[in-house]
Amino acid sequence: MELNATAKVILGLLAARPRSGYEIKQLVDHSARFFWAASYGRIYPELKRLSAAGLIEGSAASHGGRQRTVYELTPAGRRAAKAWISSPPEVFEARDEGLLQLFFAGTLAPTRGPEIARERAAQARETNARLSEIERMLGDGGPPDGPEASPDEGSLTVLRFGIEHSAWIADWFERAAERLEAGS
Amino acid sequence: MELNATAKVILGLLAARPRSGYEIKQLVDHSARFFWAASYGRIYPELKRLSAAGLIEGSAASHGGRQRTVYELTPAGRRAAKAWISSPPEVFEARDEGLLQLFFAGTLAPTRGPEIARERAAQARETNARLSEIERMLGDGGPPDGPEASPDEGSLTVLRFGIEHSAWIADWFERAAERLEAGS
DNA sequence: GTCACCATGTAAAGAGTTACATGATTCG
DNA sequence: CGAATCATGTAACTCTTTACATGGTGAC
Repeated sequence: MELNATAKVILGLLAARPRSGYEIKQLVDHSARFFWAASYGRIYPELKRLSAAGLIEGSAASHGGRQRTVYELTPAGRRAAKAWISSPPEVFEARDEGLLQLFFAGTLAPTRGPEIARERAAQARETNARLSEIERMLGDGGPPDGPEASPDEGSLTVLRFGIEHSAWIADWFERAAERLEAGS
Repeated sequence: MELNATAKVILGLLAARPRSGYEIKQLVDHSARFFWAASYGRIYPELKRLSAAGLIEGSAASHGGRQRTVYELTPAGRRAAKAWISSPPEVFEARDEGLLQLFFAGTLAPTRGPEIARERAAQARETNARLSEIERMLGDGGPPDGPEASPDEGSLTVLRFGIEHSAWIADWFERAAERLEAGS
């Protein structure tokens, strides 16, 4: 079975422990958003598809009258997840409107260059603050709550990458803004 | 008129001078690929749509029996392009399968971590080499050919960003691979 | 009681890629 | 003459977002 983008993130998240579709969405939004995204419109249909394919299995976990289905990996699902993680990465896409604007600024609006660079720097500082906050929370008193346990080495590496990367980006664009202003 | 992703890159490229759909595709592939992509399946329909909306205008520029349509911005198109470039950037998307694998490596295949990091480092070195080559060509004897003229400040800034960024990425992941190996 | 959040899902529309189809030109 | 490249375009398909629809729970 061919795994699509959404399937990969679902299998990966379920490898740690069973989760609901809603929870998957929250996790992606709060932790992987800076390098991966997923929407409800894909998560729920994909959960059904993976379930039909026998890679995951859902069980009712309603809380009172509030319906809830928690999915977990089947043995086949775990095998598929391991196979995926061991395969060479294929997808790498970036769409950065700020860079595109900067790319064209010269011919269309030369004075806009420094502004775009400053906006990108500010954006990177925000990302940095958000990720640093997550790291801080992990540091003092361990993970905030629940059976999440302490994050593994891989997640920590990615988190640190996000932090150092955003700091570098903020720095670079701040300097670029100065250079562009001096040049004009 | 709402500009979609493909429309933005088309208007931006046509701002410098008139071009054909084929040429737009080549330019994106060779210069903006690391932060923006476009396919024929979107470029040609979008050229028609922009033409129908009066933002660009095509004229036959066949060379012998080989058909060719060259598009250029109309005044309305130039206004739309300027308006876009002056607006705050909205789109920022990244889909990085390698990072996703690294994120999950801890729970699924701990020994895979250093490998992924090394693959990412190698990938970044390749990007760096490709972009450095472009910079080198611009340096000696000016731009290689044609009426492209020397690149403006914006394009140069983006090119330098690509070069320094890929160097930083290569470095970071090389060190991450070492850390991950030492830790296990 | 109302607001924020938990929770699931579908429909519609658009974005985007890939593969295919077609044909001309240029260079070796 | 054959291969690479120039050049345009469509069809099928998948991916993805957005908006909508529905209803429960918990805190203030």
